[in-house]
Amino acid sequence: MPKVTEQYREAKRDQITDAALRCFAAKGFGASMADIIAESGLSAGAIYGHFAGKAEVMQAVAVKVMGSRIEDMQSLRSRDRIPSPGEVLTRILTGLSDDVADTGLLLQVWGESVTDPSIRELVDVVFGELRASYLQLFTDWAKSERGLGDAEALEYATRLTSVAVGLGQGYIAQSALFREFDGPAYLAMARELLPH
Amino acid sequence: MPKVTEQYREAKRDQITDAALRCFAAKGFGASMADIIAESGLSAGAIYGHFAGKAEVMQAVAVKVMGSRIEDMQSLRSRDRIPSPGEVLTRILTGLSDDVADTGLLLQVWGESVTDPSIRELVDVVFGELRASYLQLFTDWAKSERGLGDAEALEYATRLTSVAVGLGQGYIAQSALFREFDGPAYLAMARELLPH
DNA sequence: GTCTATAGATGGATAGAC
DNA sequence: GTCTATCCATCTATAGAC
Repeated sequence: MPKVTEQYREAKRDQITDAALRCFAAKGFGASMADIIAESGLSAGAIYGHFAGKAEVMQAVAVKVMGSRIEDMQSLRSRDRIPSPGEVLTRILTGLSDDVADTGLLLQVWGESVTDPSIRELVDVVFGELRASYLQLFTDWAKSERGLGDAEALEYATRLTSVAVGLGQGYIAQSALFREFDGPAYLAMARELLPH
Repeated sequence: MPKVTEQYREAKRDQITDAALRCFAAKGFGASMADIIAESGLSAGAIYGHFAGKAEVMQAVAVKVMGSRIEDMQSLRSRDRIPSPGEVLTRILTGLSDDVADTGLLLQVWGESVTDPSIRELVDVVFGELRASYLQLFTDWAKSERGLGDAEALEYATRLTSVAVGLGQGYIAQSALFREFDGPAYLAMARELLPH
């Protein structure tokens, strides 16, 4: 199994998922394999050589769309200063807005996860990561900035996490659903409400 | 156009949309007309006698799912005492939890609205109503409980509305996506953060 | 590995009897 | 209005040449 071939496979899968992502963004997950074939400039045979079927393509796209969020989180964890909850939320959602094209697709992924077990599993993993990251950051902050003990800090951070995640989900929903959504204003108000 | 016939049509459409709702909840909007036909106990001909096609059935289901939220809002507006923002949110989401089966479908409706213009329009209308109701309640509250002037109260309520709507969307997303979601804890923390 | 062509299955919608 | 039977379009996936 030569190394060049491995890289090639990776690149080819990327080319296909990129095309699929554009199709899904435009037509939803109902987009056909023919759409993806046309958009990718490849052929049916080429695609089925790299993916077992449409379901696998959908999952790969969902991984790509939600995976970037995990990277954002990890970069936040490895910082020197301890950010406040408001700062954490701002950082995450600002990073999200940079590849803003994603928000509609994120909503579609959530919706699809309700009935598709493999997508559901993926969403579970991503939100699990997200919650864990929030929890750790908030716990650290509660201890160092509020002087809480370990147990109290964890308890407080737990309660805060679900609401912070919810504020993020609300931001994503509104930036996808409301044409005139004012992201910065939302973030400013959220920071005002969150402890800072 | 006799009155009985009108009622009959209404009842028949209800019977069909109820069956469709169960199908969509189980299989998503990808559920086939055959599924809906089987679930409703009717036949293809009967259904196409009441709906122009699958798109119209989908829209009718979406109206039903999101329409209940509007009723909740209106009942809140016609109260004697002015509720605080935290109370408003609690009331809305508690009412939502009562027909809790909806939350997954709501997520599907949002996702579908990204690519389906007719669903999108419906979502716009419902959230428009929702935002307007929040805005009015919050403005009244800011004036009477915080002593703000008309302009300031409106400005404050506007900023608060988008975040409150976001908290609600987060609640809906999490109750659909997280198996172990603790709704009451979420609401308690949200109320703690919102002005009260 | 990739192409073209097509098989095989499914789904939305309609026709015509009752 | 409702039923059964069916047409026709569309879609996923594969077969076989290169």
